Amino acid sequence: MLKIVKVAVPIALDKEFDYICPPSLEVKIGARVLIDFNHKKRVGIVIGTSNQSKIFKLKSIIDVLDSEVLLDAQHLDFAKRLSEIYSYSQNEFLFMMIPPHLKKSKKISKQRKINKIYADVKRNENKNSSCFIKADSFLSRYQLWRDSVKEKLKNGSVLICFPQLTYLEAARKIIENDFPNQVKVIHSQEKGRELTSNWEETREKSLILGTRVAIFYYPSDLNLIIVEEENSPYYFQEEKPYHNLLDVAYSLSISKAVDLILSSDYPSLTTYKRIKDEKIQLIDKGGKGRDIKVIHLSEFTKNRIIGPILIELLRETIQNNKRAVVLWNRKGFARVITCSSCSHIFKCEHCSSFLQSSLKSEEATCPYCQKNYILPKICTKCNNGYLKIKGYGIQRIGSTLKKIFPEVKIDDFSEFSSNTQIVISTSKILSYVNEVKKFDRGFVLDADLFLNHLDYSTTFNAFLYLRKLIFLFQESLYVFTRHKDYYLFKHLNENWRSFYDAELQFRKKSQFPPFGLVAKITLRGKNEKVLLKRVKDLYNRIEKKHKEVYGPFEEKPFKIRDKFRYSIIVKAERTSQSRRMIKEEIKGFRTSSIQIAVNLQ
DNA sequence: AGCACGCCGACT
DNA sequence: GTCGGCGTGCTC
Repeated sequence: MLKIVKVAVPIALDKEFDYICPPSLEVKIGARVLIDFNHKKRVGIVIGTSNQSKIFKLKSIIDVLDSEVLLDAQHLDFAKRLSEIYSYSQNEFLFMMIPPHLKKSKKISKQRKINKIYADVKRNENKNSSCFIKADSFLSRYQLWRDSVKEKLKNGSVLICFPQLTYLEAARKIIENDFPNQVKVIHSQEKGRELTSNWEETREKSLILGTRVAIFYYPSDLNLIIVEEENSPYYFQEEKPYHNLLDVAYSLSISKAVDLILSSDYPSLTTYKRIKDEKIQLIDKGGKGRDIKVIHLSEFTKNRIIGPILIELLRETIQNNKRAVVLWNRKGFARVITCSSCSHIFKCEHCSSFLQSSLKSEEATCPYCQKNYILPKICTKCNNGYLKIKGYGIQRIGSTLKKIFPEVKIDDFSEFSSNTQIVISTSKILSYVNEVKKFDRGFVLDADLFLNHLDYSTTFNAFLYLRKLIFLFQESLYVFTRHKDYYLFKHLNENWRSFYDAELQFRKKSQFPPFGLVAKITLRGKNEKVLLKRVKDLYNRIEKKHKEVYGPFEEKPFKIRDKFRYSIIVKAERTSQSRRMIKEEIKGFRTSSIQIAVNLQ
């Protein structure tokens, strides 16, 4: 009797391919095989066996690459489950679970007995428990979950996720004190071979610290998942395959019946809803937090970023020998370079973006493709006007403040020192919380940039941003706004749950996540006309069956590296049918000149 | 996804 | 003429 194996190949197809396994070879489900696929040698993963096939002309496997399995049956099942949540195939998720290095036909150095552990895991029919630990600092949260780590490590592995590598490294020093020689790290900036050897070392009884990617590399004996700073925007992958670590971790904890600890200063909105639905237990050890001072800008000062109130507050801060941070979330010097005579705006050749000047005014850069340009002295369009700049980046804020306070030491965040009196920074300052000595006062100049009604999540993000910022300052945080009555500012200094309840109410009323499902489908291509026709076709196709479709919209920026981008947005019920519908509609819509991506939220 | 094949419009 | 960009179909 013939032995047939079903092989997953790393392509965006929900389909497996049958191959003959010659009697001389022995292969297990979850091991890699070398196959001839479409006249090319490729690495596949065996996901099933059979003794018959519907296909007549079957090829044989060239070689078996692993004598023990890399992924167990639960891994295969979880990849399948993810393919139902997101618009990507089981195959694509399976190949995210093994280090990229193993997609090449390298045989694995050490063989591990994952099968034996798997037998134990399968027996585990316990219900898992999930909790959210709310406390102000990493250290206080760590003390609350440290004992769980110790306990769960006795008979399995523990995975702790961090939003960024800098955060992970800072936490590692603390954790290593309590768990000497036990900590292993997995992150995406590691090179191929290193990642593979770390991956191999974390297959059993490991304490794994990882960034976003590590969730896919979980071992078979995983016993506890911890997501540190669970509300961080870094947990959302902004490119294909779009996913959110929080969703993945939550699904994994259920699928594998392991405990989940979410840990942060404030919960994400999805987590808060689960707390209210009693799916997640809330452990609230957070302090009230100091009040944020909201300063209303009058009509008179409206168009000035650096107005009299700010100047007066800064003057007072310096006089009292205190240190301040001025926060403005735009990089570079100026935002726009324009001609004084014909108002021509200088744009990148390959992107539909304005060029940004650095401090050296004869040079400019495209913020998207990083191409450098040497600017002419006189406008090349009208041969008449000279060039001038508009808009503020942090460098220009800094240079303006230096003119007002010539005797004060003012620096960019990238180069400040201990005697800097005023630091100008973007929100990036939050990534370095653990390294920064605290400042006295903070001034947020651009809070209104967050209050964009087109994007349903900006208000919530602004809340998290401001509440996080206050931990950096000994004394006070000032926020300048033109919309003091906006609900964000009304709830900013009350009990945190009052803002969360208001936000949930808004999301429920408009059926935004975490209530409804929002899908953004983006098409990319070099030919603008063909692309537009294509995106309109897709719009009509979905619109026929489904009423809530919006677009097509030009993405901002419209063109990057010579490729144009259009999006359509579908709002639907938060059900698996909706997810399936979207997946079905875009199926086969890809062509060789137009790429398609789906972002489900 | 990547690749071969075949169509069609631009242009030395 | 023919070169290259783009749609179509296929992969066990």
